[in-house]
This record gives sequence, structure tokens and C-alpha cells, in this order.
Amino acid sequence: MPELPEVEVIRRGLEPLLAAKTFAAPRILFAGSIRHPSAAQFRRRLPGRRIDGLGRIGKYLIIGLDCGELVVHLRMTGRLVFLERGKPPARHLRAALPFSDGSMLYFSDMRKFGGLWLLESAAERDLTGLGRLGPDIYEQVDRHRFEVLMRSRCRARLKPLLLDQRFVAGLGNIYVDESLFRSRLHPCRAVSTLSREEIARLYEAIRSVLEEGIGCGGTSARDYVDARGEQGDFQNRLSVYGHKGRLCNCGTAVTRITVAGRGTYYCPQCQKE
DNA sequence: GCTTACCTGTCG
DNA sequence: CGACAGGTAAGC
Repeated sequence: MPELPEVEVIRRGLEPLLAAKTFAAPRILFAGSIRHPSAAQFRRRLPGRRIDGLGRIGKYLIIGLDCGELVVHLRMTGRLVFLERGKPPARHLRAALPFSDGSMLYFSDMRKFGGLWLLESAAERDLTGLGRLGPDIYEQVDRHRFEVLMRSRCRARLKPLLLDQRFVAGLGNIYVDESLFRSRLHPCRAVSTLSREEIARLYEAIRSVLEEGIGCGGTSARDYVDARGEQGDFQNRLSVYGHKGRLCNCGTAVTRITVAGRGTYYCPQCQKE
């Protein structure tokens, strides 16, 4: 479900709620969601560790601990919801992580793709996939660096490249389609054919789309909810994603094709190849 | 690059 | 019933 804006909204929401909390004994309902160490070791090692900050790199959430860190990736349908008290999520609960004060952090995940890693130190991050990420598109890539990066990959096509987390980290299917629409670039466009101005336009489109996504509290197209279980609002502002047949401002119908194995929405009039 | 696999659910 | 879903890793 979540791309960079959704993970960032969760991070910002959880940060004040989890500040200085100490984990108690967790309940693991689906061991496969615990990627490292074993579920048994995870149960044994988590209690007593105190939270000292929340970070994010790409789509990974990093819960910093006094000893090590708890890394979370939500993949398609993962949810991380904090509750002071009250009933756990009714469906697809995979892990319940209580704190010493009785409050709870719930991880639920319909499709079971998401995962949690308990690391003893940041040196173990390679266990998670974090080590393979390119620079975070929101925090670490300015306009100049984006152009340098693009110029290094001229044989690629735009959408597959932007989705590649080794190239830049954080963009997913929704925000790539919206960014390409906003910059009037075709998803299959060869990077080698882009002018300097087009690269700059794409960069600004990505920035503004991510900012707006975060400002709206994320996109709840299907499953996404924030740290308090509330839906985002950006789904109401999507120009093309999920809107096959809807008329663009130019009067042309939004088209759906498959690119990089993903459903891809664009305006064939505004986004010529 | 592309395809397939991982899972469970919804929609047409 | 098949197609598709916010992601990624593995294997051509």
C-alpha cells in the first residue's frame, strides 16, 4: 500500500505517540511477518527496549531503540496502528507489540508481504534490503543530483527506472504515474531522449506530488490508514492513477497500459512519447 | 529488462 | 471465473 508519503505520514504520526516508550512482551500471530531474528528470538529480545526516535528511508520505517532498531516494511497491505487501549484490528492482525504502559502498536497485513526486523545495530541493515536502496528521493536528492542520476541511466525507460528502488528510493506506482502526468512525460519515454528542461520538470513534479501526498495524509486507494487508523485524502486528488476512461483536462480519456508489469495510467494526448 | 512468485481480497 | 491490487526478490 504505502509509498514514501504514506510511510512518512505514519512516521510523523507515530513519533510523538511512541516517544520514550518501552516494549513489553509481543504477541506474534503470524511468524512469517517476523523476518529477523526468529519469532522466538524476537519475542525474547524485544521486551525492555526503549524507543528513541523514528526514521524513514524510502518505504522503510526505522524505529530507533536504545539498543538496535526495529525496521518495518509494509509492502502492499501492511498497517501500523497505535492504540492507547481498546480492541485490536479485527482482521489480518500479524503482531501485537505492547508497551510497558499498556498501550499497543499493532501490525496487520492482509497479504502477508510486509515484515519486521529486529536489529542489534544499524550494521545489520543489510539483512533487510535497506542496503540495496538508492538515495531517498525526498530527503537526499536535489535537482542537480537528480539530473546526474538520470544522465547515468540513459538506456532506461522512465517508469521502470523511477520504480527501481536501487535508483532512487521511495516512489511507487501511484506517485510515479501522477508525477509523469504532471510533467507531461510518457511512462515509456527513453531517458536518453530527455532534455535538461524535461528532467527539471520531472523533478519538480515528483517533489510537488510527494509534498501534496504528505500534506493530504497519504493516499487511501484501498488499505492505507495512518498511525491512528485514519484514511488519507490524496486519493481524491489523483489526476490519472486508477482513473481509466476519465477525461483529462485536455478532453482525452485516461488510458491504462502495462509498464514494468504494473498498471499504468496516463493521458495519451498530454504525455506523448 | 521481463515474468513469476509471494498472499488474500475485491470487483466486473 | 479471471483480472487486478500501494512491493519486491529471484530467475531467465
